Amino acid sequence: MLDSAQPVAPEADSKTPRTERGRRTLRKLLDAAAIEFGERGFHEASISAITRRAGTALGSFYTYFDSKDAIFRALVADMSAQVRDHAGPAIETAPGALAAERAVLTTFLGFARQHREIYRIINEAEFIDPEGFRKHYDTAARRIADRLRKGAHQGELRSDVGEVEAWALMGMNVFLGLRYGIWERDAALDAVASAANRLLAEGLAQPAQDSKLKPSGLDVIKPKP
Amino acid sequence: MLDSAQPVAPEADSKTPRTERGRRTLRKLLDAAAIEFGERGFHEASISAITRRAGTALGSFYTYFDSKDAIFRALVADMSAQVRDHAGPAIETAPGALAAERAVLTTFLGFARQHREIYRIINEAEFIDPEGFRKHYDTAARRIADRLRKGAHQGELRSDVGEVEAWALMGMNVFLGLRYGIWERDAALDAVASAANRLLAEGLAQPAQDSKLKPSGLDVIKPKP
DNA sequence: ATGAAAGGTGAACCATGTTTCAACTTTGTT
DNA sequence: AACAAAGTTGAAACATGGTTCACCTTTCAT
Repeated sequence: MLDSAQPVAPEADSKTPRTERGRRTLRKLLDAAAIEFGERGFHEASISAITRRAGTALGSFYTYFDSKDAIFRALVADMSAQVRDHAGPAIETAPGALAAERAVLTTFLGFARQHREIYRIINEAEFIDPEGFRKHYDTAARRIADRLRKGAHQGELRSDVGEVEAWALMGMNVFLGLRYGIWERDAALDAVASAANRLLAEGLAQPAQDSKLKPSGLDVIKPKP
Repeated sequence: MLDSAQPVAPEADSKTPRTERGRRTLRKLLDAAAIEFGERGFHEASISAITRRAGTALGSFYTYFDSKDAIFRALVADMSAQVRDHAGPAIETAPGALAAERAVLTTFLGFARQHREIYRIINEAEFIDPEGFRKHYDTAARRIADRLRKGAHQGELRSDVGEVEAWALMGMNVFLGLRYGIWERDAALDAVASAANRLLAEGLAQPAQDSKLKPSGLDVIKPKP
C-alpha cells in the first residue's frame, strides 16, 4: 500500500474534496487504484473493482475523477513523486558523487521491492498518459545529470559528464530494479549495488597492467596442468 | 514496416497456413498488427482496424489467430527475433569486446529509429504476454553476459563481469534507445555511442592524477581572476 | 476437369465494464 | 436547530469491440 501522503496536485477544481471525509475517500481510491492497476494492468482493472477495494460505491468514483484515465494520470504523478522523494535523504548524507549514486540505487531497489506496482504503472503510462510518462523520465534524468555535474565540479567525476551518461545511469538503475527488485526479490542488494557502482566508477575494462609481463593468474586462461 | 521475414514459430497447428496465399495473408496481418499495436497500443488497437490495414476481412483474422492476445504474442516473438538478428553481423566484425558493445548500441539505436513500434510492443508485452516479455529480456541479458565473459577471457575486460553488468548494460542501451532513438530522432548517434562506450570502458570517475599536484585546469573550480 | 481442402467474408451476437443520474445521507456553518 | 453544500449510492443506460458462424471463392493434387 502507498504511504498515506497528501494526494498530488491539490489545485482547486470541482473534483477536489472540500471536507475531511472527502479527502479520506480520495486517498482510499488512489491506494486501491495503485493495487488494482498494479495487479491487473490498466485495462484489466475495472473501476468497480477499485471502488470495491476502496469500500465505496461505484458512483462515488465520479465524485473524484472524471474517468478511468483521470485516476490513472493522478496515480502516475503520485508514484513519480514518491520515487523522487524516497531517494532524497540518502543523497544528502552520501560522502561523494559515486557514493550518492550507490545510495540512490540501493534505496531504489528497496523501494521497488516494496512497491511492485511502480513498474507496471510507470510502464503502462506510456500508453495511458504519455505526458506523465515522459515527464517522469525527463525529470529523473535531469536530476541525475545535475548530480553528476556537481560531482564533476568537485573533481570526483570526469568533467564531460552530461545527459547521455545520465540516461545510461537511469537505464541501468531501472533494469537492475526490474531484475533484482521485482523479479528476484531475495538477491543480495548490496552485491548488486557494489557491482553496479564499480561499473560506474571504473568501467569494465581490465585495468592496464603491463599485460604481457604479469598475467595475474586468477581467471585468465591457464595452461592445462 | 517489418522486413518480410518468415513468421516465427511455424510449428504445424490448425492455424498454420498450408498454402502460399495463406502465408501471405498471415504476413500481412502480422505487419498490419505491428503498425496498429505500435500506433495505438494493444487495447486501443482493434482487430477490425488490423484487418482493414491488412486488406482482409474481419473473419479471416480468426483463420490465423485464436484471439487478439494470440496475434500479439506472435508479434512479440517476431520482433524479439528481429532485434536479436539485427545485431548479429555487427558483433562478428568488431575487433574486441568493447568495440562489439559499441556496435551493438549503434545498430540498436538505428533499429529503434526504423521501428518505433518495438518499444511499445515489448513494453506492453509485460501485460499481455508476461512470458514473452520476460523471455525477451532474459535472453538478451544472457547474450550480453556471454559476450562480456568472452571479453574477460580474452583479457580485455575485468574477469569478474557477470549478470549484474549485463543487465546494467542492457538497461543503458534500452534507455539510450528510448531517448535518442525514439524521442529525439535527429541526435548524433555516434556521439551517443561514444559517450556510452567510454562510460562502459572507463567509468565516470576522474582518472587519478596526483590530484593535489596538477589540477589540470580545464573544468575544475578556478580561482577568480 | 473436378472435388475436397484451404481460405475468405461480414453481419450479428454477446460480454464487459464505463458512465450517468436522481434519490438519499452526512457534514459543517450560521 | 436548520439549511446548504458535499458526499454517497447502485441500478440501468450505453458504447465498444471481440468472437462466431454459415456461406462463398480460390487453390491444388489427382
